[in-house]
Amino acid sequence: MTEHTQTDDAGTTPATSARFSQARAAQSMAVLEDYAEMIDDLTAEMGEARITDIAARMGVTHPTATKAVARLKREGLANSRPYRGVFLTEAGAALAARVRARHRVVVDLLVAVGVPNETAELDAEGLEHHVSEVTLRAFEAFLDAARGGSAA
Amino acid sequence: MTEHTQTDDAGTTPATSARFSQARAAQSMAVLEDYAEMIDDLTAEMGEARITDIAARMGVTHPTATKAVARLKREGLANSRPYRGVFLTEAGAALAARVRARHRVVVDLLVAVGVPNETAELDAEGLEHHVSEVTLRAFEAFLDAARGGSAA
DNA sequence: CGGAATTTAAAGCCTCGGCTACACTTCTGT
DNA sequence: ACAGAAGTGTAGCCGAGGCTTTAAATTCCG
Repeated sequence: MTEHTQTDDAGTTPATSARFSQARAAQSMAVLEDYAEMIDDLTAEMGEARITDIAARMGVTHPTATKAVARLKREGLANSRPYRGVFLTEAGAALAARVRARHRVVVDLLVAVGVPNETAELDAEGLEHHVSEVTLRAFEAFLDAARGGSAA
Repeated sequence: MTEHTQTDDAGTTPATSARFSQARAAQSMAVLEDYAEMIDDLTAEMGEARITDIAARMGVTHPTATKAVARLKREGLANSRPYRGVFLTEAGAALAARVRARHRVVVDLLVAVGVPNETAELDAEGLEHHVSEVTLRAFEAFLDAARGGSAA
């Protein structure tokens, strides 16, 4: 059944390793995405995102959150003033919006196929970062069809 | 100390750190799962899993593969003799089997909701590690219903 | 205004998962 | 049988992402 290892030679790079590489890269982006979305949330809710709040919500310590924000800034996704909270750049806000939309779609899809709500929320947190554009659109189409086709 | 953010996580509170912690933990397990499955594949195909082959398939260098195997051994999932191949323990083989089965289900689910086959395979590689037991069973049930309900 | 509390930053340490470089063992071909 | 090739192991480095501790800065309140 498992036909994903068709190359038995020891030199070329089969599609196999490429897949793992891609998964690795996606995982590398995951944390940034989470932080961006979190900052967006906090900004919307409280007017600004403070390191302390970010850390609390992410379940990490302040220094860890600071480091993450530093990376965000390095990537041009956010900027911050000394004691004045963290703000997303245009790019960061766009990323957050994309992440949030994707998250919702993933949760909806999970629920649509019968996953309990809480589980869907929980799993989506890990899943969403690995959902490609193509898959995301497929999810949307499926949800659309399910709602429009048989719904009520 | 400051308990101001985790007052109610039942429904509307946007973020509970537990979710992220879980996602982080799952991610930590992902590599081990991939290696276990890979070793299982290689053992089945070639009689033994050699470091070089593992490395080649995973798309990493041998030292990296060696490190991963060391971790596998530490976790009681594999064992190896100095210049011999790597073998999975009972636990490791069980893990590999579980991972493979889950991969299959995830791919099938993706395809069932309209994701193109190749994309499904690609995305599943990243997704599968974050699919909880509950979600996995929901997937199976959905697939079962879809097959039983509309096909032979 | 001045001190306490809060918040941020900085430094040091850990694990994990990559890498290169180099050493050593095993295998193999002449 | 031995030398070289191939494979394996080890050491050391890096970046990411965690942590704790310590220090500094800011804000707030008496």
